[in-house]
Amino acid sequence: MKLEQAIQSTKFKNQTHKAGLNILYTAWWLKTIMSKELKEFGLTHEQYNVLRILKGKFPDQICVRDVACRMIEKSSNVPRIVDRLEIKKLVKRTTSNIDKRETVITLTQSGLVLLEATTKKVDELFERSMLLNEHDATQLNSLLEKVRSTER
Amino acid sequence: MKLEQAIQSTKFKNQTHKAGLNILYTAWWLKTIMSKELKEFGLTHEQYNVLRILKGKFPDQICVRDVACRMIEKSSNVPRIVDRLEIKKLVKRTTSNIDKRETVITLTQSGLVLLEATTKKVDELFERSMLLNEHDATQLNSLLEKVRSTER
DNA sequence: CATAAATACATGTACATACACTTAATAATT
DNA sequence: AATTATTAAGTGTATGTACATGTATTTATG
Repeated sequence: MKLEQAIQSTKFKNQTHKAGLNILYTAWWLKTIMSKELKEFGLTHEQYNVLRILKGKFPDQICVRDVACRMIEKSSNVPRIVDRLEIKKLVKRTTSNIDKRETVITLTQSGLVLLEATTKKVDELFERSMLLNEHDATQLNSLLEKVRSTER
Repeated sequence: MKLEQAIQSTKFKNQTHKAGLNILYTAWWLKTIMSKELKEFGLTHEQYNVLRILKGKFPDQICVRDVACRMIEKSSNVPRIVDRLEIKKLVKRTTSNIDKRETVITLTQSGLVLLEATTKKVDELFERSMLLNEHDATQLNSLLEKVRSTER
């Protein structure tokens, strides 16, 4: 679906303005199809993101701050997301011995199992939903970096 | 900033997978800088979006359903966003005469004035933040449409 | 060494999303 | 025409964002 059709507007100041809206819309679209898949596993997009980050360090522990700075959405409230993962017994939370201010988090066995099943499905979803060849994808990545070139 | 740096990961399955994360991260970045600007005017991203849609039809009225289907994020809860705009007296809400199920919304005079000042600032922000030339922007738009080509 | 500054996490609040459900009004069907 | 189905908006709930504030712990400084 064309952006014009999706948001029922054709009034863009220029191609750059349109690209801004297009990025926002495409991100919403991506999140939506992912969330639909994740729902089957009782996970939200953000909970999945946290679990993936923990997996990246497994079986090492990782503190809340380090999870936060790896999140895609930097303003995520990690303690609260971890609350929900803890209730579902997918992660374990303990106070660090080295620095008692820190809370360190690890995947539980069931968290690991769930994550692996979920990741498989999500990866398959990506495969069949985003039909980009490697060349186009590389170019897209380079253009997105250019969009953010003013990032401080 | 490179994506790898932003989310402190270099493990992407392929360029397409990276593109997915890149779109999500870039959308978050865009929303963040926009929200910072909008805050000066006491508006959220979504409230601004609704006001823009109303402006597009001004001085005609537009019903909640029509606003909703023009939103970038389709799952937006428009009645609730309109609640907040109404409290701030930026919009007026009345029941339609033609179809009493419908609520029609219009910009108030102060809503119009605020929107015009805000739009000017937001457009300037886009100008100085997204340094893409028209050619790159056009290509980016075409690649994003390609990303969503499986959209039903 | 005692105090101030900084850090890590938790928590509170307003707003938003995602989605289910309710209610009122209109359209469709028998 | 009466009943049923559909539609539009509003409302409830769990979760998340964005941001401010609180609290305990560690680091820095006089």
